[in-house]
Amino acid sequence: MLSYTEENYLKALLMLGLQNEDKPEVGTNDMAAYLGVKPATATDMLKKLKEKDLVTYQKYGKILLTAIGRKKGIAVLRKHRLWETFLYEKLDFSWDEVHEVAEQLEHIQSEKLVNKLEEFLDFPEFDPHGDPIPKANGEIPIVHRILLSEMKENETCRVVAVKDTSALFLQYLERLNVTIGTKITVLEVVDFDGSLNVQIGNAPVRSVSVKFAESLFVKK
Amino acid sequence: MLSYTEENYLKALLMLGLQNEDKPEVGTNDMAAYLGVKPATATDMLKKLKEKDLVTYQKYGKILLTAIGRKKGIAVLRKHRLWETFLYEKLDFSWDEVHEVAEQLEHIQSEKLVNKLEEFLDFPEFDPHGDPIPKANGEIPIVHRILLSEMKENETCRVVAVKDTSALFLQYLERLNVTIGTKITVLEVVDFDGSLNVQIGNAPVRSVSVKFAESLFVKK
DNA sequence: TAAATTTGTTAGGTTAGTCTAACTTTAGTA
DNA sequence: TACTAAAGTTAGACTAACCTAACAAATTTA
Repeated sequence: MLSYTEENYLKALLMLGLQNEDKPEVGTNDMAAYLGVKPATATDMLKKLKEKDLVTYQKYGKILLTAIGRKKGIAVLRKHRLWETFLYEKLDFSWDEVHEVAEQLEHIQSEKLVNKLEEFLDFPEFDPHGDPIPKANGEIPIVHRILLSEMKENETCRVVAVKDTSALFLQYLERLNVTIGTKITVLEVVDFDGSLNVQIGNAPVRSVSVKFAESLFVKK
Repeated sequence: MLSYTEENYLKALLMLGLQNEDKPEVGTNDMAAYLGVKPATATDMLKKLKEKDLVTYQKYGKILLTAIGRKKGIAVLRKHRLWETFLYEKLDFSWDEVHEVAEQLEHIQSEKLVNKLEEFLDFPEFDPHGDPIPKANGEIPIVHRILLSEMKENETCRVVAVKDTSALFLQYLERLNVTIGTKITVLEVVDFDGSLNVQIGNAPVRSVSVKFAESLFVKK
């Protein structure tokens, strides 16, 4: 059985690994930063995880999850996203409130609970932020998606997920009436600063920053 | 903010205190036994809780929750019972499965979560075992109830709660088709061993042991 | 390629929560 | 009331997860 903390390290490694899909290797500092601990602490834990065959790594090298480690990490991520969905759909939590509570709920140990929860939610495919929910068998549905910033002029897309899940960004999206599924048309890409003139739904045309465009996942 | 462990100690003190309603004082050993730790460990924690003004006690004396300690304990109990209700009602858990998972869920920190959960469950008054769910303000509905063993011959009652919540007992009840609300008529009290001849619902008359009768709460 | 910077590790220390073994106090009983 | 048993405490030790400060390796850059 893994401790609360060990689970967090595995999830962190999984998440960081998923971010650069080509190479899922992760560095000590990144991991420490992600978890809000000091690098020295991360090193300690790494040794422990290696001992338990959950990661492979050697001194001064990169970290990689083993098959078992990955599976455990995915299980935590699955719970996290299912709970987020529950909070959003059933308990009326807002977009930006779900994460914090799900961080706690993801560590509840009960196979039955997570599977029943999934059933109760009617086997959702995506969490409230548009991220895919891993299946019970550990499969993570692959979602074909690009950043809004990668769109060309005069292309239209739909929002499928948020990359930045900070409350600040999510609240901003809410103000702009952007949710998962919202239609966005890119009318102009401004060379000067990379900002985009876009039409969001039926609202008047407006400009959004590069930072904004790099924080939203869309699908053509 | 209280730790997971501190919360458990407060809940234990509350529960043990509620058991002898006249005197809610608790001893170190009882508390330790309840929590599955050694008395020495309990003593250590007690000092800490006293330091934080959550309990009053002095060396070799009895332990009593302060108003604050009681309030915190009740908050944990409230969460526990609401989660049990959720698992039972929404996720199809059985009587004897809810406790273990609720032991974990009761420590999730989020005011909003517990209140929304309560609303989602439509403000239940009792948990699946028939125990009252504390209100958000800390009030615990007082339930007028007696043990089945206290009934006289030819009296009829309804089951309102179980005293013993062990899986063994709950599964036995299930086999006898006893749930909250089941009608029981005491036909005879056998002097020899205190066993009762009872009619449970419409089933044929049968005998139940003292131990059984002392494990069920009923209401005339 | 050598120096400087970044990245990662080691050593030693802290805190919370647990334990065992030995001891002290209180309560029950002869 | 004195003794014994039960209840409770203390001292000292352990583990997990964290820290800081000092050091070592790897990478970047001049």
